[in-house]
Amino acid sequence: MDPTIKDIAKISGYSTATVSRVLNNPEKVSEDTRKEVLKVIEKHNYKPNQLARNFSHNTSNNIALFVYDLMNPFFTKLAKRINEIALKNDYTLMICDTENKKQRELDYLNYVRRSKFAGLVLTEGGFEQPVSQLGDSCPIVSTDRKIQPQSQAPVITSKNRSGARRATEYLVNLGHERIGFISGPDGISTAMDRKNGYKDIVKKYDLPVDENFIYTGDFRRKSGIEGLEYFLSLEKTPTAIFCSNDLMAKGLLSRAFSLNIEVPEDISIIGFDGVSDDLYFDLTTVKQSIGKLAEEAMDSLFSVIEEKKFEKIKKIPVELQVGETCQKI
Amino acid sequence: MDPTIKDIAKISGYSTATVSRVLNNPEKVSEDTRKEVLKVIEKHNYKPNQLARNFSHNTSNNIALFVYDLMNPFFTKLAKRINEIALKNDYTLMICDTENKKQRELDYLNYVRRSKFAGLVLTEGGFEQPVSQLGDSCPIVSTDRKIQPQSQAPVITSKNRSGARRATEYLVNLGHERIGFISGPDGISTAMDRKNGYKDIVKKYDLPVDENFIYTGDFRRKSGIEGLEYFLSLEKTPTAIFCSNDLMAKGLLSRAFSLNIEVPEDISIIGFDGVSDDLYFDLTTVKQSIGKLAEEAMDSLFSVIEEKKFEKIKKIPVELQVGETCQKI
DNA sequence: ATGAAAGCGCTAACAG
DNA sequence: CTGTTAGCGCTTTCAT
Repeated sequence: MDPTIKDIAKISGYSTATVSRVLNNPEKVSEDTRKEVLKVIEKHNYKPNQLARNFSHNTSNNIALFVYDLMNPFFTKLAKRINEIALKNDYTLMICDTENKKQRELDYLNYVRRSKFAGLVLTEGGFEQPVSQLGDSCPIVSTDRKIQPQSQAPVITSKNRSGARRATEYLVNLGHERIGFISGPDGISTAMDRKNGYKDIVKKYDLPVDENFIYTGDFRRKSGIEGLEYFLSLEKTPTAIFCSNDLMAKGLLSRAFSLNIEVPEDISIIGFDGVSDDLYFDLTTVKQSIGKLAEEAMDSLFSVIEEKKFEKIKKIPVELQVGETCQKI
Repeated sequence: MDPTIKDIAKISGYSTATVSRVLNNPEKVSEDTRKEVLKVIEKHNYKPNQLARNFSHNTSNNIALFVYDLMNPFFTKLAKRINEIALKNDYTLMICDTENKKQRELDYLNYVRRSKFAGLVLTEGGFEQPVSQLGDSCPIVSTDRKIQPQSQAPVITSKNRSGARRATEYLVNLGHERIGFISGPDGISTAMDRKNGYKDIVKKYDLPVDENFIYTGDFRRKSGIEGLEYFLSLEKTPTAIFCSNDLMAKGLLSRAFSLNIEVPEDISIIGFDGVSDDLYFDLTTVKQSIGKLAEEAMDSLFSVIEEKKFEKIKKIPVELQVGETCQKI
């Protein structure tokens, strides 16, 4: 049986309050006492019961991260980075993989509430209302997901729209005019932002494309495959395709490969995210700084937790990473 | 402020004990009472405080999963599947990404202990002793990781050795003799098992290879790249390479691609895991059943938690998945 | 079937 | 600087 604080108190001859102070406010205890108590703690390998601590404080030291697909390397990387930061700050991270299931999300939100999580990091996802159910019972920060406007939670987001503009314009500068776009799902703000960035450039240069040049996918690999097939079925096929995330670009590339379509000779491809280091050739893509995103998000979250002030919205720059999947036309 | 059980008791006119029973042992409460209490609970949107509950029980409903690299899709998939099972059984999962850092592992173990986790699922990892530090304070099940022999914890593992034999023999049957092997790190039992399976076949057919045909990697992508480069530097290069996991196979394939080495025309490649669905061509590989692994692991864990009996060791079959990266010679 | 009350381990307000 | 003590919200034993 693990020793409790009472045991340590009894053995060391001090009160539980003193033992507690040794652990939490060592400066309030005399040097000698501290040493004595610590010796007893060591000797009996005493570890404070975290459950009791949490209960006593009525908050846990847990932070939740909501993602809708942990298999997406963007989220995996984000999770890893956020976990690191959480640990460094004596928090612990629970990854809540909603798998885009509303019930799952609700269950998790409930759990976060009932377990008095210290904080919650949202990422883009399909559902809006559920979060509001949390009320203000838990500090929230949102990365990429625009939550309801009246919410006071800070939002950290990459410059999706300007990144998409940059990518599209890059293709234009290479001489492309018939540029296809594979979008993420409607209703997800990053998807919309990127689509709008694309449209901005279409308009700016008055490109000869219409709505048929936009294929709406779901940010998964398979959408890239289907997207390519769709574009190939058009009468006038595009000379370049901008995939609004890397996963779809990967799907598309693999399909192109199996169809013996050469990239970039036959068609130029550009992605978004910058998480695909496992490709056979360098994907040209718009790279998000996941590290920066994570840091700023956690920074903001800690500010909310500690009730310090914070910026309502932070935009993280993105950068065009030129690979080998686009060429002049 | 969230209502507590006391509030509900007061409002409904019953005692806290009754309210508690309504929630936890409804059968011990009369129908009428139950309905009344439930109505009050509904009305005030009462959610039992999980921290108090945990504290009262002196266990949390958390299960920990230790992995050393969440970016490895094998672990990501395993984590997803285990998470699902945990949730279905009213547990919650915390993924502990040790990143192969000893201190990280120690910290997590400590946390698991202090927080009275309901259970712990281990996967292969570099360190042995740390776990023992837990003592018997928490039910453990191990997938793939052989923990110290005196441990009573159940071990769930794929048939690594016979899978590796199968793969190697497959290459032999295709006419290959100079078969290279890229191993995982020494000290990891799955890596050793696979290596031994390879060696079994080398011996069985008396293949003309020596220790130089074994390159020791670390299960990461980069090892595959380096492995290929190593083998190409040999005087007599192999006609086939068996990579002991898919990630390394992917690395190798991408390097081959950029070196204009044709697979399988120039060299046959086979992997292990069966998690690479995002390749440009089908990797021939030994497929582990991650679903089965997860299910059996959780099954065993629940048995330990509930102090039911369990099998000490379960071996999960693997299956050769023939793709397009091997050919007759 | 229901209630009273003790107790889980720790923290923190208060007193000295 | 240190001790006493009251609670945190829920579960559970023991009465009734």
